[in-house]
Amino acid sequence: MGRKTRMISDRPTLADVAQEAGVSAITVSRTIRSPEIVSERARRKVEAAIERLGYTPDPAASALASRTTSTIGLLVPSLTNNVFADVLRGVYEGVESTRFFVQIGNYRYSALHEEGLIRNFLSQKPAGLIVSSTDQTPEGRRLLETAPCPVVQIMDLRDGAVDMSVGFDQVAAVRKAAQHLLDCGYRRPGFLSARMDPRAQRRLNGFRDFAAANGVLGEDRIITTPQPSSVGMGGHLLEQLFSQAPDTDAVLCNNDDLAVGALMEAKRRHVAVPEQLGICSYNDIEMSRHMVPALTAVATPRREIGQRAIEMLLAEIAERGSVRDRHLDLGSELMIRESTRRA
Amino acid sequence: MGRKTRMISDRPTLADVAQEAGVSAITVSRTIRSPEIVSERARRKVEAAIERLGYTPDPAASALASRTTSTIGLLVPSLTNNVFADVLRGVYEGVESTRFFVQIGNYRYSALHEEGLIRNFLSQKPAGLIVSSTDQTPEGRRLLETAPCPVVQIMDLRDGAVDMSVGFDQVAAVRKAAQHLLDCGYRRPGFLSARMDPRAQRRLNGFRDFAAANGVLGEDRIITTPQPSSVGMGGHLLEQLFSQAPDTDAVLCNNDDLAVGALMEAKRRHVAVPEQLGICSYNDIEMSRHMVPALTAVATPRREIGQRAIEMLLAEIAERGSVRDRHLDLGSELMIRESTRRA
DNA sequence: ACAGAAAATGATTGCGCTGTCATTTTTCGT
DNA sequence: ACGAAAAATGACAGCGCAATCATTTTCTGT
Repeated sequence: MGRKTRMISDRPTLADVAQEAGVSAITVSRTIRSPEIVSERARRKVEAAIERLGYTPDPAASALASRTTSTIGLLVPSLTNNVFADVLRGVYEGVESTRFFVQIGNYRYSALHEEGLIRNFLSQKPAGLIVSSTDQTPEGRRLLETAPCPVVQIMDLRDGAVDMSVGFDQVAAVRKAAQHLLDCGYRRPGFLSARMDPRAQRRLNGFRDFAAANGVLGEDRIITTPQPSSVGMGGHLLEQLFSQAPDTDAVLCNNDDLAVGALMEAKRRHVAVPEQLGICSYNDIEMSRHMVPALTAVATPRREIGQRAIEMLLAEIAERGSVRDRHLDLGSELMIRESTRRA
Repeated sequence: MGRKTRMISDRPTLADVAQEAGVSAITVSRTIRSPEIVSERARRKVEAAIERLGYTPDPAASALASRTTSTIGLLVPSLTNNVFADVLRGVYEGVESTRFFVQIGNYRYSALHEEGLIRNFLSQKPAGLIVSSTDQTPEGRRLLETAPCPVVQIMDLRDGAVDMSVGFDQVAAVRKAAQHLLDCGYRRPGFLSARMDPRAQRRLNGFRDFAAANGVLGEDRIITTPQPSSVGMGGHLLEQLFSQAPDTDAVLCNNDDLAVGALMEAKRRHVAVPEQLGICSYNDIEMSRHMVPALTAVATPRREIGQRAIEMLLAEIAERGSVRDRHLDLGSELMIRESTRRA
């Protein structure tokens, strides 16, 4: 329905502002998007008109006309997992005070769901995309490869990244933790892991290889479950570990929830930590260092990953191909605390 | 630039599908949006054409033409806070298998930032909006009141909700917890709170009123900080509490992070819980019940809030005015565990 | 003061879709 | 088998903005 007369309730448009300011619509558009190419005089008139009318641009119209948006898509496998909460914080800090805003997609550890989200996000013509793994479906990967916007893959660092990547060597991090247990004199280390997504699986494999190479591998000390990770699950897994391998003297947990749960279960069983059981955690979220005893952990650079990812993305959006180092290894750091410190 | 010949790389449009299927564009549009009003024959042709061309609708064009989107905005004050992670989960479960998708905005406990996000979200013509408080700025509130879409305010339950609301009585919940401490025989209860956003402030006030009414109020046992809540902060606050009121015999923590931190600090100080110090937590996230000793807590219905909020919103989007009970009180439940159970 | 370059501004058109209303086809009762 | 009602389909225009290219204004050096 073509409506010549504008109803009062309608939001003002560019044209309204233009008329109010006595300039053309395109000048208003330019005043908003690149004020530096508009004369001082026009800019002031337009800004005043925008103020008077309470004008807000319509992102849909802008997206349609320009074929792009100010949206940055961020795909994470979980919102409950504190690991990604930290990544998010890093990302948010980086978009702050830019014209971009972040849209989060939660694919709940389902690659298929992730593929759907990639398709959905791309249909919205985002300015850029951050994805939390390198484990896309083949079709998901193809979509990323042919995406018309820059893409950053975070967390892992693996061959054949689609465009850019920021992360650290997860296997090296696990190895570092396992080595530490050996250094502390533990000889029968176990491994606890939940969820068993591809990344968890790779870490487990890293542990297996390391343990085997050092002659301390015991398959009955490796306890996993496909269920989600939680503090309660950490307790259950430790329980299972002790029932099938009572001689276990240390345990490497695939994340902090499990480690805290294991610590509590040890306490309930009156198993002394670190004397009878060493506990080493992975990620090192805030709570771990405040446990009693404080948990030794491999700290992963989650927040920095978020920061660097958004940094690279924004640079690449500003000018395609401008980012030199397209693959950043941020490393990991072993935080030695009481839970493995035995006399 | 009008381009008559379509470049290969371009995404197919409705018109392309229409031509491929031998129908008009509007029929394709209808096949996608309301297949029931299209004939079996046409629908099949269109679906085949969509499949062949790999067509994906352009949401920007759709938004522009129809003046609405399938986006549901969800404003939360924090993504780190597990409380909102649970709410999110409830919401996500509800939009699953609908045509809607959730866009999250994080205003980091800043009402001003929240106002900006409300404005930004509204400019995108969302189908509905969920906001996590009743503490908007006056302008933020005005925006919500005049929003052209349904709005649900969650968590709190207060007079003068803008449109719909789901939550529980936070003050009643605090009172329940405080009453429990008295019932257990604790007579000098303290209160620990961080962040001190308006909601935390109201809970503190609730505690004050209750304690005063029961003759157990001690202002020096109320320890707060404007800094964010964390496990470490729980330890610090307890430390401060003991230094300025050593006779404190119980502590009500404004959330689980603080409670866990307080528990650990008590352990470090060799203060026996629950004998010398009772600890009661607020919210009851998963980890609390697995601590040693397990933490007594007022469980808040976070996930259910998310579920009910999205339920109401979707019903209201489907048909304005169709929701009967526009203000739901989901209550709270005291979970009594070891941290307050003394002989 | 003037030509030429640079800066500022504007007219036009189309992005891809859906609302509206008109037209065609099908269905149904008698 | 016929007309009326209902169902299905289509033509057209416009949503609000930005890309393009043309035009006007301002600035520069001599």
